[in-house]
Amino acid sequence: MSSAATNKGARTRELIVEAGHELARRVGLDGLTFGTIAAEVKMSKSGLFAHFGSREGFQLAVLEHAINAVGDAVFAPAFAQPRGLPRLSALISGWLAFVSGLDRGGCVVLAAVAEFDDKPGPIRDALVGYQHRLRRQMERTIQMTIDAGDFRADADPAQVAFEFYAVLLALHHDLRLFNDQQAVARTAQAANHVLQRYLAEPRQSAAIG
Amino acid sequence: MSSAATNKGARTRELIVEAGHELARRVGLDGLTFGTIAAEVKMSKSGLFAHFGSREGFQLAVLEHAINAVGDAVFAPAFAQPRGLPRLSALISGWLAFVSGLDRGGCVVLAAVAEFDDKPGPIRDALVGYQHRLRRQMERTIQMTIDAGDFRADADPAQVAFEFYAVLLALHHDLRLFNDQQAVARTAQAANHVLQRYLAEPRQSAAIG
DNA sequence: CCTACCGATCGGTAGG
DNA sequence: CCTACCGATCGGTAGG
Repeated sequence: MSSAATNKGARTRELIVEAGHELARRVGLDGLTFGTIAAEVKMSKSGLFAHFGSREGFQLAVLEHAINAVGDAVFAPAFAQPRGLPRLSALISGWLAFVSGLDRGGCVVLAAVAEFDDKPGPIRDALVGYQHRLRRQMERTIQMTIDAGDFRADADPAQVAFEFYAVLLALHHDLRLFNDQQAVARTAQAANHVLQRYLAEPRQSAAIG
Repeated sequence: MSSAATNKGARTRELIVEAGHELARRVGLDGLTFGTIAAEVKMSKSGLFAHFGSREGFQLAVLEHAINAVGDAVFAPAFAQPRGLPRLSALISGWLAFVSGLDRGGCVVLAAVAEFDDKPGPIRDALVGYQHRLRRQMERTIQMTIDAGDFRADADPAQVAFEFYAVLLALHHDLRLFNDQQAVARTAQAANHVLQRYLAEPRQSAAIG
């Protein structure tokens, strides 16, 4: 019975976090207030305090949820691919598809970076930690592509990761601001340009699309 | 005397806008409130309403000021260079230096894009308009580089502009979030990679640094 | 450009 | 999880 109560509480909490994630996609992590969320999930504000302790605690929970969404949609499928070029191009393709498929708002994590890059505190710390891990994971994937002989031996994984990340960032920018679907094709082409530059044996067919 | 009064009012207005720009660099355009600005410039809130009519009017004035700052620091010097590769590399170099030199906060325009990309209204409209003009100006500069014979004839100006813009976006991201000065060198290298790809006659020396 | 105010909403707490 | 609050701050207005 204690377990049932715990499960119910956990389920309610998850519903609140999901509603917060949806709202944050439109108003940003810093635009979340207990007032709006309370109306959304038909609870009192103080009920939310009972779950999260503070607004910042709620924002951290929503951020973690947003981070997991990217992991589930992009990184998990890519890491099911064999090491080397297959995994790397799956990662970039999957990420491109994820950003392209966002509707009713953008990526909460990317938006939060812009919101919190000048606001010291736990949320900024969480973002810095996550983005560092993400970049390191890209770099490891790229190193494996070098080790597999698919990429040139003199490629710098940090440089390559930066160049891929840049392209994805620009895709999100153009898609959100211009609502321009051409950005998807441009991103695929730009990503293939990066790929071509580092391939040990340049090939004709595009690997990312 | 009417002119003196107008000048004084205009000067005061400019001081308020500059204070707003400085504050927006740290809290974002949407983080501006009349309360904080009033304390900063030692005026009453209602004094600010007299100048700008509404908070949104104030935000638009600050945004225009931030846009002009980029124009003065980056575009004006670049357009003093001769058409073709000199102008294009001056544009990218100057932009890179501008973003690298931002302290006490980031670029208000870039931050505002993330804040307002999902908030319809005059501020978003102003941002979309500006970013469209900026991209078109890049595209014209690239087209001139093609016409001058410096870039390959089959280069697509919109694609090239997208790839350069992506790199600058990633520089801002890494500098603000990681405070990692290595990002400057990585950006220069990434920009040179883009350049190399489109040069009619690839050369050894880097044009952007 | 000011004082003096408005209703609404903010994050958070007391006590249950 | 609730009702009933708190002080602070929000954007904005009246009237000068």
